[in-house]
Amino acid sequence: MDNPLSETPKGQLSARIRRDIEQRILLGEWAPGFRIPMERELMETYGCARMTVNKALSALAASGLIERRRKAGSFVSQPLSQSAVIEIPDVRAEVEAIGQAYRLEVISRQQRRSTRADMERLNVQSPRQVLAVHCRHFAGLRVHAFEDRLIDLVSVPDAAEIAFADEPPGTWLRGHVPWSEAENRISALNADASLADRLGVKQGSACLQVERSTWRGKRPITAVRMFYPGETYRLIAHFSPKGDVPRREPA
Amino acid sequence: MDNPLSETPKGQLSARIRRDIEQRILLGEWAPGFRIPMERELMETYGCARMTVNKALSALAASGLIERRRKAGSFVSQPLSQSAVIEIPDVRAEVEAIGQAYRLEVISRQQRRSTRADMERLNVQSPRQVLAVHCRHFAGLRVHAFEDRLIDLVSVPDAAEIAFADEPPGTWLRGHVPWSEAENRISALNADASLADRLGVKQGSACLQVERSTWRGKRPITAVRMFYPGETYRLIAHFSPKGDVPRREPA
DNA sequence: CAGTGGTCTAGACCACCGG
DNA sequence: CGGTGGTCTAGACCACTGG
Repeated sequence: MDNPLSETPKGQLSARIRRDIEQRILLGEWAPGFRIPMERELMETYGCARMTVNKALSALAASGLIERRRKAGSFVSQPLSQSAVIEIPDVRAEVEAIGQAYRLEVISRQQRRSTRADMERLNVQSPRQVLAVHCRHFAGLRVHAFEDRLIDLVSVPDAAEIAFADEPPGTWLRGHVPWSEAENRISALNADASLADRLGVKQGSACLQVERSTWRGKRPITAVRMFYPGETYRLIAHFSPKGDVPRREPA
Repeated sequence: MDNPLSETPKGQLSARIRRDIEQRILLGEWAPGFRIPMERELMETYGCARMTVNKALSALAASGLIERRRKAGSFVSQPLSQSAVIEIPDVRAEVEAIGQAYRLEVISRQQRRSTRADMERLNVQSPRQVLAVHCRHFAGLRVHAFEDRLIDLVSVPDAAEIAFADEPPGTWLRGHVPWSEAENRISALNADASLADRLGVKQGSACLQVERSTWRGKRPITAVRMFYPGETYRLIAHFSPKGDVPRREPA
């Protein structure tokens, strides 16, 4: 059968088309940069009207998974895209936005079989190879953040080859791995001796901790703990109800 | 002219219809609970096809501003709705979700002409009447959060009559005032003597501070500072790229 | 300049659910 | 049961832009 949709239709046609294409992208069949068949082809593939295909593709474009250009066609996004700039800030951009020179210092980088603690952080049951990276992000001479990251090498095998000498792990991941879900957990804590030393602050001073887990479908990609000196750092999120993108009024 | 859209069309028709309806709601012409004209009426009002109206209304429903029910019609949402439960948590629900008894204690409540500091917090230029509320949220016997809130009585005149004896200000506002934009600023700080006393923690212990400003259009509604004991509180946000609502896979 | 997406139309059928 | 929204169709014209 030509039609790649499941034989027992459930739900809206446009939603099923969307899921079908989404799966091809998330499972890697259609890699970043791949040119998606155009609407007039897909409408034959799925045997439906062009508006129906358009609805599916428009939704995918709105969610950032694909990018569309007239005349050129529709392309699978490079994972970086503009996705969720608010929720997952780029550390380097963050530092440079405040006019400071960015510098990355990798403290340690270790590939290992996951410990019990690692598996808990990644929320997985089975042992696997993981990459643990500790690094510091500098804004000028000041420490902007300390990062404690764990990468699932099953989901991201390419990471094993990356030294992260120049590009921060978070930036590299955003540029190479598409993600579908993430979770931030934010808390405050008093810096212990070790953390105080790493951040260059006094022991006991308040720090902001952002723990973030990222998944592609059900597979974990990475779990990271970012520590910021609390006095200076502010996590800012601008938003509208139900995830609306704030719209600018035409002048 | 019957057509309520601006005479010089700019942008997509469906988007202009959406903005037109959105304005009626945000400016209060169509109050919460109001039944919006049905699609077949609106399509005559705006002189366009039903699909075009449907696109506008679907977008409004997706953003939570209206609710739609077959046979019944489309209604302006009660502001509470499900809007942005992640970004603007309800304190009482938060406490009860962890199985604790919720209690609200209003420390002070003062209506006054805005001070210079008030105007800065609300980000307005002109003086106005404001309501300043300090209160504590208890989870059982423990202080869950200390709240320092400022309400713009120009935008929310009804608030002047509310004692907040039982319902927290944030909950009341969510249930009575529609908002279109908000911003969270998150940081960590060491509790000074005053804050430590209010939160029932040791002086110097790390606390999480969430500053939030809320607007309806360009008018400020409220500015609030919430302080949480950092060791226990965690602000959790689950999200997908570009504001997608996380979808559940059909089993 | 022609291929592609963006949008709209006029109509249709259906599912749902309130009266 | 019938009114309402939900969705899809088959087609059209247009705007943009890449080749």
